[in-house]
Amino acid sequence: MRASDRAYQALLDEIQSGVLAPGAVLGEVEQSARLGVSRTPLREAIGRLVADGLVVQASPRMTVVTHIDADDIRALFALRRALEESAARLAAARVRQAAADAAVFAALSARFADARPEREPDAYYAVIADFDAALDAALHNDYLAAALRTVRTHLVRVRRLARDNPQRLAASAAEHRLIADALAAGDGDLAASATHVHLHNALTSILASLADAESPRAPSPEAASVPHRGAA
Amino acid sequence: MRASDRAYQALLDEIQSGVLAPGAVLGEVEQSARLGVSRTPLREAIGRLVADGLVVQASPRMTVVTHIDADDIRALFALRRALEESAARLAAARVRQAAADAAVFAALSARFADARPEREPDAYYAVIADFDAALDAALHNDYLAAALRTVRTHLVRVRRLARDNPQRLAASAAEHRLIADALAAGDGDLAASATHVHLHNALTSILASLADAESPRAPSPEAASVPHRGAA
DNA sequence: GGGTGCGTTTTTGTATACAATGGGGAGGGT
DNA sequence: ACCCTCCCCATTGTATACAAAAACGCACCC
Repeated sequence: MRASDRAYQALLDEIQSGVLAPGAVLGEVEQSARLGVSRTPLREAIGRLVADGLVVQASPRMTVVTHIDADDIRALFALRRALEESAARLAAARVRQAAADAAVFAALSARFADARPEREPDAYYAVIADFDAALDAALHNDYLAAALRTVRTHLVRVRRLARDNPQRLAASAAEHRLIADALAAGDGDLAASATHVHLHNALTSILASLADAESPRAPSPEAASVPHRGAA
Repeated sequence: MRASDRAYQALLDEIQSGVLAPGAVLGEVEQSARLGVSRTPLREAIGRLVADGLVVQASPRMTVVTHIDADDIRALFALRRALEESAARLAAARVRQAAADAAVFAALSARFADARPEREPDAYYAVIADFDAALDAALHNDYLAAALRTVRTHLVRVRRLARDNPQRLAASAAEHRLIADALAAGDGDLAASATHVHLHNALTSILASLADAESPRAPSPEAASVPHRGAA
């Protein structure tokens, strides 16, 4: 693996995980020394992060990790809605043409049905990643897939800012299942509407979680107060 | 201006104008010598072009200018529709909130009405550029604006592949005017529909022009046969 | 005669040295 | 005492030298 790739991956992980917080200054010498690469591949890595929008040149002499607030998240979701509703329609149209893809989404629907997101969130996120990959493959549209990739890159950081609660994850699984079913059936309108609903709920939950984190009267109210059926 | 910026701009211009045709190989030493910069800034420029999607690494050892065919154009327009319809709705919503923006789009509508695209195509394209800029400004959504910027970067090359004919330009001006009017009135549904219509017509025209160029029985039939009222 | 393996050569990837620019701090002047 | 200016230093931008890797060709062996 190239040094520039390692540097990019390392910085990407740290930004997405919050180790490098918004506003953190990325000096070339400092970061290159820390990551064990020279300045040349580090600059390439930072250039890619700038293209992704995760890092911005605050002054011609200082690159910092991009800030992200509630308005940014709303803006990001506006773009996400545009892209994913379109993607849903296109994928559904594709399924109607090539029935082979229908089985893929039917299988994903079953996996969403079986998922226990409140017990195994990581496994659930893996299913979502597979769903996204299946969607990209069904699209046959590199431009749209690239735009979706950028959005998802930002979403990782948003998800971390606003920790999902178990209720939301369970609802999210149900919503995803409906989208997958609609795609398997080739119903573009339903897939788009279900996507709209899902993104609305996801955004609402994230913004609520964010407002909660900013003025934490009780430490994460729902998680403690709501009696979610643990095992079953 | 930085050497890497100059290299990027030079390569971008050459790719968009067709001087560097799709499939052209971009060797680092060759290009850096030709553009009069060293390999370091040239690599940065190529990295940016890769991020834009104008250049792709065919093999780990060979970067080439991205190919673009009719299917790519259809895919690009699918993304463009998703983005611009969304942008139209968002901009209209913005106009309803802040009436100041209404004047901007009203002024643009007048400029589209006055434009004589068949006589001064460059001036007309300048109005379109201003319209795009006004749209971006009204959005207040950097993510969407960035996605639109990428699409427009590709569109420059598409426009060159398929030379617009005078009729199409005149129709395009009328369509743009309707979009601007709808935005000025804050009518998001109309703006989105008008955008849909405009993009459908633009895509149809481009694909026709492309098919025409591939099997050129007569050199650009319409341009010669249709008597377009020149002055007036 | 064909295939395989090694050597050469060209290309990219990385490191480092050098140049230039901008900012910050200190000192002096008003 | 406050502000302005100038100089030094830190940081980025560029060039070049070096290393590594892959492709090509050639020769030798099967």
